Amino acid sequence: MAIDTRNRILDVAERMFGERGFPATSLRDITTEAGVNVASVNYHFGSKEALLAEVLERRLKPINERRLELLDAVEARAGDGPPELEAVVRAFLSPPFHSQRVWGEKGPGFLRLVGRIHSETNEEFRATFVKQFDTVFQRFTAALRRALPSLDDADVSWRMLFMVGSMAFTMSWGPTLVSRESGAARDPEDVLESLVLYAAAGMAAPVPAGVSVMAGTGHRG
Amino acid sequence: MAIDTRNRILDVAERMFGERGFPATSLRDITTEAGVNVASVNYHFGSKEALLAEVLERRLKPINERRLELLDAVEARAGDGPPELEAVVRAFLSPPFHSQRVWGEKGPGFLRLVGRIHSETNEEFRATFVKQFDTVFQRFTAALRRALPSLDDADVSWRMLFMVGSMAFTMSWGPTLVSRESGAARDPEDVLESLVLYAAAGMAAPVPAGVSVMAGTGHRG
DNA sequence: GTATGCTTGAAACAAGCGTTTGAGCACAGG
DNA sequence: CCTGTGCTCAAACGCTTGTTTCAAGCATAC
Repeated sequence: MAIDTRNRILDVAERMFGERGFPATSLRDITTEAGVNVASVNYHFGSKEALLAEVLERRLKPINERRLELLDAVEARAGDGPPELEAVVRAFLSPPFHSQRVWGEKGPGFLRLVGRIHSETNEEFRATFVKQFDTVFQRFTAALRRALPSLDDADVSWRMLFMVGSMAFTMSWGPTLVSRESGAARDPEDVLESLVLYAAAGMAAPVPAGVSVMAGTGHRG
Repeated sequence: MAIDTRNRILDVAERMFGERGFPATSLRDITTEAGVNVASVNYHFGSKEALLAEVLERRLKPINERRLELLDAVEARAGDGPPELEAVVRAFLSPPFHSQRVWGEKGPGFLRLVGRIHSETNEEFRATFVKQFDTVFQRFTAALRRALPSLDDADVSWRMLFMVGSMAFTMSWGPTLVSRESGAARDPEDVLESLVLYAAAGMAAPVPAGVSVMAGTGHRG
């Protein structure tokens, strides 16, 4: 069956790219484990890189759609007033945590891959990848600006970067470190909760006068 | 000159591993750009993986030493009382930002590499790598527990993970995103300041009752 | 029944990989 | 002068990589 072969390749590729990284995973590793022929990758996807793109899109699309759905609900609830900060943060962070297979027994799954895209692919691939986030990024930036009126654009952008970093790194290293520490929380739902609180508090941190460089008013002494 | 060859290899390897990743960088890429022979890598370092280890240690050792120095100063200043949270966070975050070449024109340099170790190397290599952080991790965990008495061990561990994630991700993606956004801050010193405030606020976030799983008291839902 | 179009199979392709080899160089001490 | 040591070099090693080729399989349509 054609669609069967396709999906088997996608599943195995997702797991292996996540575990070993994109360049370190060979097509033969994938096709052997998937029980299909090497040539089928190039037949169904065109190239190894195109396979990676499809692996990413398959998971990222529903995640980003869900993010926008949740944000819609938060903004509808807020009416004309500013949306609730923690709710906005949660709308952004929870979908990847709830995506299946993200936090399985074997490891963090495909989300580990996302944090690595930047370094393991060439620039033109990255450009098409980042495009998938454009809408999400713009919508959440706008919502956060309304929730945090004291911050300017640059502040919000940087803090979003910090938030995404916490998320990606947690997905990547969390399972490894958790197994080393005996007492740490294991339930991903609890980790998500901790992360939401952490990120919301960080987002709401005060802005010291003179540090923001937007206006070009001052420079640290 | 022997030591010259060694250093030239280390410099180029650091940059290329940082830019393209470890598996995606070939020894011939490195040696060609460094103007040395391919065999010299195996002569001076033993293997490609050993070269990576040396690249990392060369930068990480002074950074972690500096972190402990700064933490010593913070704790000395605090005397018997709890250390100041923001000062502890700053002691952890500032050394990599001040390390040379981290934030150069060409990109984030070697720190980008750190965030990738987990995915681009095998498990036994990671084990020796994580060991370099053992002391730092323990010292800062203890200091943060004193600064934040309402948090338990698990909370502190997770929030440290969040903090490290923000840092690593910022080092990795920051320069790329900064160049895309016209208005965002460019000065790494300002970014560090934003990050310190964000992380300190996140660290100090409240702990909701019932989420912490250490005591096993309750479960959400 | 034969033809058509989609999918698989084993095999081969050139290219690149990390590593090893052994000759050759420069310079030290005896 | 010879010898030993530290280093560099071009060349080759065996192996794996992503990709291509082309024959074979197999369903559906005429």
